[in-house]
Amino acid sequence: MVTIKEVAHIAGVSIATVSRVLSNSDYPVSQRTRANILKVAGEVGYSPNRAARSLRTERSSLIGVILDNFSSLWAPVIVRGIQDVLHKKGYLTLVVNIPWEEHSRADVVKDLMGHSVDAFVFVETWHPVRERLDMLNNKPYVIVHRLFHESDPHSIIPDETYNSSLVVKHLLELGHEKVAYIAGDANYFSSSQRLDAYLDTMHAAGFGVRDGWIAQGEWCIPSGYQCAQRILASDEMPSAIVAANDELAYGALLAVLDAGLKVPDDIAIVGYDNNDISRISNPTITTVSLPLFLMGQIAAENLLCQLQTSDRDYAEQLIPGELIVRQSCGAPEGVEVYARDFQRATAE
Amino acid sequence: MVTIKEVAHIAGVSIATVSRVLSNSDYPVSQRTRANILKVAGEVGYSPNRAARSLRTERSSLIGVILDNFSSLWAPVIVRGIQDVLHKKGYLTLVVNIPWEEHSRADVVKDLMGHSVDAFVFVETWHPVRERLDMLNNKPYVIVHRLFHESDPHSIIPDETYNSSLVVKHLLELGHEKVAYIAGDANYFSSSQRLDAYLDTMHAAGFGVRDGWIAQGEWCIPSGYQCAQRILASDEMPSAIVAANDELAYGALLAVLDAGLKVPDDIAIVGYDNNDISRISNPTITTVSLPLFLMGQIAAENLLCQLQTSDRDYAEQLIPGELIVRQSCGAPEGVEVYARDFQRATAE
DNA sequence: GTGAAAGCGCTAACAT
DNA sequence: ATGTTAGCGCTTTCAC
Repeated sequence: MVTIKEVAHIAGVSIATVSRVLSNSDYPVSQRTRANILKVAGEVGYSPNRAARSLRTERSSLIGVILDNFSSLWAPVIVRGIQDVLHKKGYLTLVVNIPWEEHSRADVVKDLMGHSVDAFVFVETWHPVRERLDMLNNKPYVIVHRLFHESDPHSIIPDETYNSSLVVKHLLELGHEKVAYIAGDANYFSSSQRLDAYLDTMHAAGFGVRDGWIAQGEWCIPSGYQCAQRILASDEMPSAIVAANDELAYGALLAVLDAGLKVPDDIAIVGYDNNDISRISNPTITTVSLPLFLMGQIAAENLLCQLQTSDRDYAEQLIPGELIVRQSCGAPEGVEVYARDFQRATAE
Repeated sequence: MVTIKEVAHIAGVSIATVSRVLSNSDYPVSQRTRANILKVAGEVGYSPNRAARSLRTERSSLIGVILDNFSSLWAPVIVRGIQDVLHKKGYLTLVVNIPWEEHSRADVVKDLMGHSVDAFVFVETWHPVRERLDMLNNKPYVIVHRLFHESDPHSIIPDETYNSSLVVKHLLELGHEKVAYIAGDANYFSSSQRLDAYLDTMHAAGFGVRDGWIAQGEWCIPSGYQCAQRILASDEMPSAIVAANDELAYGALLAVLDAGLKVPDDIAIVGYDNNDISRISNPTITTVSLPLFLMGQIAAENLLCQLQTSDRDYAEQLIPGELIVRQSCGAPEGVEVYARDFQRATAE
């Protein structure tokens, strides 16, 4: 690797001047020498030795990204959004996966500290805020798409309340009055947020909700199947089911079809997350898509802002999702979308 | 951050001795001082400054991971496998996403060079080998799950031929003799490998293949739909269709169902990749799963081996996949698996 | 078995 | 506007 010294030698200037130009310092250097140095650096293929720079400046252009499950439905897209912004500014990311069970979280942070990362991004992590702060040495951080309870002014999260009301309102607009709900795992804060949004939206519209219409599920297809069976067995059948995510919705769909009913004609079903499941099931499932890439971008912008200004009074940012109308809700536009996506004639 | 100097001071020894202990040098240090230094380092929470170490040793404990699409179906799991091995050995990964279109590949590698990465992993990349080597400065590298043509002794890739023959043989064992094929995008080397394996397996079993039974597709659902329609319109209907991936298989499934036929009763269908699609479609699709996590692990082990021995004569490693029997092929065990997975009574 | 000291490439404080 | 130089934390050669 070619060093600053060689560039200086070839350009016929001191290494200090070269450093000033090549490290984007705002120190004044004449246009002529600057241009010359840039030219020489380009010709010899100079690339700064980050270790040396980092040792000197205590900054590394490295951002630590810590997540619970790298291969989740959300993490990869969020990370792409983060990188999209960060790479353009010359930062690289050290992405480290820490499963929930693992006790080595502090070690990982310490390790990243050893690499002098400039800041941290936590994706889908649940680590209590206080525990985290101790380890962070006052470095900037941001939390994206977190799970669980505590609120944190540094977080960028989906607006669960708004998103959940989106699908419920959609059903109400389609004329449904008896809407049932399948909730997600009770441990998750988002479960109760989504459930509450459903209840509030129903009440605000003046519609009651029967006890038998609310089933406690566990985020997966079999659970959706069982919950729907319970709902179907209630005193008064609902005309629609809102599920807390697409897997539950798909399970519910299977149960409704197995019961000999038609979707959406007899019962409409909507989900949440815009999984592949919702795009592929038959009928396709109306759902809410989360702007994951955008959330990653916002997180990174937020971080860059902290890095530049050290101004630390941020507020939790709630990001709205988007209603994706497909077949399972019975809205006319959903059927057209389906036919277009699959280049397939619509049934009958 | 606490430095080696402080540890030395507290332990009452020189920094050289501390370095010998804490950098796992094989230089002899007495058991007593070694234990003491370790104890002190633990107490004060010492973590080495990687920049300083890297500047001195020209090694960084950083591995560059370059991939085309971070949020593909395969990449995240492969990266997890890579990290699973590498993290345990004290390496961290710099994961960089470079879309195919981008022209900045050389820059990215140079950038990673600047960070003194010790080695490279290329995931799903197609960069011609020769172009790549020039930029790599003789650093170790490995290629996982690559696409496109050239062979490379440093690559760990699925055994397309074996995997593809797996599904075809499965159909033959179930008694099928007229098996059609929907191929993937012609640009992909894996497409022709899978197609060839199908042809070879059919011929080896003594069965002919009609022209109308082979359709050229493009890796997506609509393409599978159209290809299946073409196959259904051929002179003699096949009793089974092998698709080059699960999306094509799912498209084919839709077409067969739309044609009023039953799957697997009238026509069996099998896919490839073990997507969520294949797990969720109705009927579920028999397919081949790729051991992506394992491939990542093997790639990392391979890299560690290169890093330690500088012994560079490796051979391309072909990794076999596993047949996943579900409903769409008509095998009896597939139906049982389906019922168990969905906790749902099997239809009639 | 241990210590002293040089120096990796760079930035920034201090000259000029 | 440019040059000189100290020193970031670490490893390693050399001396003892």
